[in-house]
Amino acid sequence: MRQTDKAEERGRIAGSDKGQDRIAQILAATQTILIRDGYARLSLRSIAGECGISVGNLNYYFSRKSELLRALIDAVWQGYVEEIVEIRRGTFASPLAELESVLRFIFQDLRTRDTTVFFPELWALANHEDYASAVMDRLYAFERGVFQELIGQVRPDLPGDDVERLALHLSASMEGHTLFVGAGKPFERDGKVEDLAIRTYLELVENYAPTEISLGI
Amino acid sequence: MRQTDKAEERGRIAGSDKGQDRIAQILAATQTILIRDGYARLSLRSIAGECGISVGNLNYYFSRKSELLRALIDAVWQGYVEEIVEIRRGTFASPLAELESVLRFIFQDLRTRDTTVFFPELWALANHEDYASAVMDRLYAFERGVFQELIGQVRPDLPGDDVERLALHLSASMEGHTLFVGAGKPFERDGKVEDLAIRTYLELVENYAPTEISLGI
DNA sequence: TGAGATATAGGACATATGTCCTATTGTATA
DNA sequence: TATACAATAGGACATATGTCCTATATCTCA
Repeated sequence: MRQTDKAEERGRIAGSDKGQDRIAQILAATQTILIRDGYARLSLRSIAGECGISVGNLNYYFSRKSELLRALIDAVWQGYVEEIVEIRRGTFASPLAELESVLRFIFQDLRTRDTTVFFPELWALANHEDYASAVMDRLYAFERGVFQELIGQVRPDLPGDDVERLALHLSASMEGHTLFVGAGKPFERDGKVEDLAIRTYLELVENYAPTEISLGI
Repeated sequence: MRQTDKAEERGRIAGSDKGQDRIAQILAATQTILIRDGYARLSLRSIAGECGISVGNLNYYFSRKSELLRALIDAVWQGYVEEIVEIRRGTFASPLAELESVLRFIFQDLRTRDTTVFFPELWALANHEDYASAVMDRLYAFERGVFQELIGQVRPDLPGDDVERLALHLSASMEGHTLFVGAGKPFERDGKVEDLAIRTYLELVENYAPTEISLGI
């Protein structure tokens, strides 16, 4: 095997179960600190401290901080995709009902404290870190793909361009709510904003008129 | 005068025009670095270098990095508010037309490179910096206030709660598009996403039914 | 049980950073 | 012009950080 030939490319080793657990613990600790204290306070020492291990040991698993970041981003993206795939395993009365379920899941997710705080950090990271940017792109491309598939089923009459645009709008609009209805925000209230948003999305998908109808301007 | 009695509260001094110019230059440089290199690389030395001054001199105007951040955030928030106020100085055929103008301005703004990159940084900052959080709250409260006023004029029949919810939804939904249609994103294309979004918002405001009408679930 | 792989600790080191202090230059006004 | 204030440079300093190295400890399995 000799995974360690090139120290630079070695990354995590994790030969044993113990190592795998450590890696999971390190990633969880990294996420905890990122959410609790922010990127500015995310140091190898703070991560090691959160895990109760030494910096040297942390360095054994992730020889570069950037590797750790990558692994964390990968884990988040994988988890997100898996959850949506899981949702879609259910049976639904109609494509529209399935779309609503997916939308509700995403809304529910972005109201958790983890997502409310973590995703803005990722967006900022993606501004200047190529890897974060690439993964965010992939994540939202996946989300849009799901929307496109379902919108296409609800509206087989629509041209592909319109379906794509609708999917992008839904994705963007949903994501924006992270900043306002997330955990700790004063607008969670009774979930009526969520209802309003999702109702609007579903009606848009059902009634969207493909041609550019003048608004009477 | 003796503004310098308490060094801790002194902050910027800016007695003369020269000082005011310097402060403006420092804030611009800070914003430039934040946008170009990200928060992680925003140091007093990098800012001083961007301005072509010494760290000691920078320290003369802002004795704490946090003060500098505050001043920058204040400047951004003021600029944003002033621009919207300016837009509303125009004359409009109807409240709906005015709403459309404001929405189009915001959309146009979030497609500039500055906003596309800078605002996600601010959102992340607001996660862990109280002052950034407070200013963001104020900024979006102002935006919602404008929306509420205009929506109330378009739809005098709606209860206040519904107007508030609509305004929040519009604000959140618009903001989310920053991540997707902003500068450098592959979705700017022909501005059709913007048209779709704004058309959707306007139709929502016009046709929103206050009571919870079942979707036939 | 013993050898080889895995895991862990502790510290060294160069570098970066925020803050502070002092000395010097520039400027406006009395 | 003299004087007080404003602006600037340069460096000191303690601390924090990423990375690297070496010495042990722990585990696995032949």
